[in-house]
Amino acid sequence: MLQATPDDLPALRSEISSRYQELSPRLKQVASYVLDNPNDIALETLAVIAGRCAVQPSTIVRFAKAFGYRGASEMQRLFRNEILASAPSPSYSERIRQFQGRSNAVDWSRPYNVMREFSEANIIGLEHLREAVSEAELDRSIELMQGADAIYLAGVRRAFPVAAYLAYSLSHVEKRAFLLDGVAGMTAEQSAMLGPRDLVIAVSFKPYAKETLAVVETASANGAQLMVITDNRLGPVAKEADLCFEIKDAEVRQFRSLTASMCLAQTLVVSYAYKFGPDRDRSK
Amino acid sequence: MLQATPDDLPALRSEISSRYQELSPRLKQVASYVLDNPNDIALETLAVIAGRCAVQPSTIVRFAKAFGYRGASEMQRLFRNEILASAPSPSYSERIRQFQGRSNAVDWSRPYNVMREFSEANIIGLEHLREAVSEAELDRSIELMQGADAIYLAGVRRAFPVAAYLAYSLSHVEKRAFLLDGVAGMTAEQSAMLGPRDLVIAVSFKPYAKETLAVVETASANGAQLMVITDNRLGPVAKEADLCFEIKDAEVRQFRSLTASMCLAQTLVVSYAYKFGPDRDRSK
DNA sequence: GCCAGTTTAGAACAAATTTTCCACCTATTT
DNA sequence: AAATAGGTGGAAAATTTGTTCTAAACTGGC
Repeated sequence: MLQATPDDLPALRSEISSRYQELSPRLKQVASYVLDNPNDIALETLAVIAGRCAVQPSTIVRFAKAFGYRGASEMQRLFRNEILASAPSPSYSERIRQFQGRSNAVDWSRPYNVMREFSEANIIGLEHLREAVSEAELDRSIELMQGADAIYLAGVRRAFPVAAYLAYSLSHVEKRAFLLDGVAGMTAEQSAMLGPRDLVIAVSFKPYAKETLAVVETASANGAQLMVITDNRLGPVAKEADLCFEIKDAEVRQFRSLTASMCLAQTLVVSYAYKFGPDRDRSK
Repeated sequence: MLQATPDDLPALRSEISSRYQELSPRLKQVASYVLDNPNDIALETLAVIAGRCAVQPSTIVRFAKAFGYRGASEMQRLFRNEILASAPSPSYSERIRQFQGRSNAVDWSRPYNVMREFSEANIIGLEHLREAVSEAELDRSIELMQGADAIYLAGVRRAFPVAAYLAYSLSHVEKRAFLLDGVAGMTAEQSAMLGPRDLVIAVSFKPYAKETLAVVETASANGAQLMVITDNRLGPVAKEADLCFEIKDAEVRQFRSLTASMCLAQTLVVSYAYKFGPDRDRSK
């Protein structure tokens, strides 16, 4: 046994993950329970844990030994220490004093706080999405998609993930979809072939990229249908659009997010798939 | 004994406080230790607790009995339950299941309903994200990013938008970032040049794409640092990872979303930018 | 300074939990 | 098809842990 036995919980977790494949079926069972329910391991007795993952107590011991411990108890100590370390157990008097309102000055040097802020902002953004997008617009968008021979996706920089997601998932519901990705500088050639039976979905946010703008103009000149996902109805890309979704994505201190746009994209694909897709419960 | 024996921790706390004065010296000693170190009571053995407050084990038992319990173990159960209740978060799967129950009654032929469902599911997913990602993992991820000469992003199919977003936005905070995009089938050549001073961030969800798996294996073989964003710690890509984020993205009727992963990506970039980026002069 | 009532320390005991062991099963190999 | 190796379930053994008990110490009143 070359590997030193893990002596803290993160180490054990990664050790379990990396050796998971080579474990026996019962040990795999224990492994995933251990990773998912650390608190149970810390607090409950072996018999209880064993019951919860439908295994004999001896199997837990075997599991612990497989990772180099002398017994299950020694492994449990790791989980207990983790709890002791994570909750600094403030004294009772302190705990009472803790009823102070949470300060709104968040310390951004702690990544965890950044994540809390973003998830919060994104939640608000998603709630807003429901009000900002009308049922009529959505219905129309599905019609447009359905009526098109093929759908071309345009979006660069920040908007690129949305366009890429649309291209990928539309293909997966068996809609002909092509990402105008600009590889080898072919965008002009690709968009020159757009016709009235094609739909272009352009995704563009401020500052509006000239590449996307060029596609929009070509599409419009050629009489192709044009759907736009943007952050401002009055922006340059929205002007020629047959249908325009105005999405105000979450923004925290100048960092704009994409969750609302992605959610809309998902909605478009799934709604299309449900109405016109090949079969209604297959997508990856 | 008129007073009913407290059956939750807050009740016990106030009971201890109010009867503190009438307790014997040794029991006072125990009382204050119990109030100040709830975690110890929950996790440690009676002998250890006794040692910590310089008392005999039997005294702890007498203390428990003084408050109406049948023994010290019964009192410990209160403290253990408190821990289980405060840090559960196994409820995600249950919430999702509840949500799906509601969701099945919805008429999916109306796109507007689809959007409502997705935004709702994504909100639940974002709430879960906060519980599922630990501060230590985030801190470590920023370290890894900071320590790398360059960051390479791997992710195809559904995971591609996340990888693309990371590549784009990392470049914008002036971190050398390259998307292993497989254009012209160069992925093998590109990843062969990875070295120990490089960081690979691989994004991969079930069913794990072999392209990403190949990058992961090459990176691992070459000694490059490896950070993984995936949906299962026990999946194939997580095995070799130096750091693994396990993200359970929202899923509605088999359509999986990306919002939580995107939110994490955003967090990584912004946290990095705040700590090490080009303009660190933001207030707060 | 001595006595009744309480409280306490420590050991003895009892219960519980963990660990070991062995027979049986399953899959793989020859 | 038989043999072997590894994995598994279950029960017995060993250990740890919780509880009880008793003698001793302490307290306050006389």
